[in-house]
Amino acid sequence: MRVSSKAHYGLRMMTEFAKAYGAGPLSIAEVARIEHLPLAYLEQLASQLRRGGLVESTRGVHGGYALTRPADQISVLNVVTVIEGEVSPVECVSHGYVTGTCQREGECASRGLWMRLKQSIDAVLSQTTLAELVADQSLIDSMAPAPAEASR
Amino acid sequence: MRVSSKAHYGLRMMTEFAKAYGAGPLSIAEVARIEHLPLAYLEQLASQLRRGGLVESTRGVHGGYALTRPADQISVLNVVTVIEGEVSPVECVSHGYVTGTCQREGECASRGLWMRLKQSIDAVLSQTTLAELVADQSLIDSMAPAPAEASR
DNA sequence: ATAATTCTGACCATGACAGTCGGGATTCTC
DNA sequence: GAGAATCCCGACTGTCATGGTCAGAATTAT
Repeated sequence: MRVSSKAHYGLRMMTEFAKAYGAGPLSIAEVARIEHLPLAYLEQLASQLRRGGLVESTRGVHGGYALTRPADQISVLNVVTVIEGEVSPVECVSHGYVTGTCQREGECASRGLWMRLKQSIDAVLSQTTLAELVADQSLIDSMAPAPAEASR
Repeated sequence: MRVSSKAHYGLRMMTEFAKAYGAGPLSIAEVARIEHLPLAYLEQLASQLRRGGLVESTRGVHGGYALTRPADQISVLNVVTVIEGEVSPVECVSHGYVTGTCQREGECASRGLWMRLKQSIDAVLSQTTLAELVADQSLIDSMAPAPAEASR
């Protein structure tokens, strides 16, 4: 029951795009520098995010990526779904599940449990938007500008 | 974000033990027959469940496994944890996490999110007990004893 | 032209997952 | 005591996802 670091990286990248929203595209080279993540890997993730419709790209010298819509309209669930696929604890509760694929379907007592679990996860992830993550970050930054002298 | 079928198998095995609770040990051969799961694989899982303290074993001819406590005192979270380890979307919110391991800790805005997610998952899984799963199953069975002639 | 960028596909190493196998230890039954 | 049923354990294996790297092509600003 864990989120891949792939998705985690993707989310970090998206928060950088969110911070830069409105100020032109942000290159993944910048993201890699700020977040200390491998550039070549981010390239792949950025492509996925673009194909998923969350960002749009500009090529060439001052190119980069930018969110396709404001940060408060992109949830963490959106990001995770694009990168990891649908959140689903077991196959039989996922969206594209074909009824009858699992022959134990009729007598399966745990399916209700898994559906509750999925709903619960979806709820948490869809309630949080990139805008909130950015806001939280700013708050943290303003509270502790210099970690070594916290009580200043 | 998914539960391994390993954990799923483990849970199915545990519900069988729950059904047999109080009537002597149940062999994994029986479990394999009832649930249509590979016997050799179940052996491994059963060992893990025993080491995790959820079941106790009896060797020899009429041996098998039995829950160490009543089914209403074993949650799904107990089972999943024993088999998959602690439920934790990212390392930095797990129980044994050593403060400072993640150098981005201070400035990490998403940690709060992951903690909420973990709590949400834990809540769902710990609220459901094996006893409830068994009860749900009985309900299902009583409603549809013969699928081909449902209205009898 | 050249430098900065995105875009794409191929490649790779590692580990988890799902499962098998062989054989040993224990205990009941006859 | 022999045999059968059962748990116990470690080793092995094939497949797949993860977490990357790399080389080069396409595009665009300067």
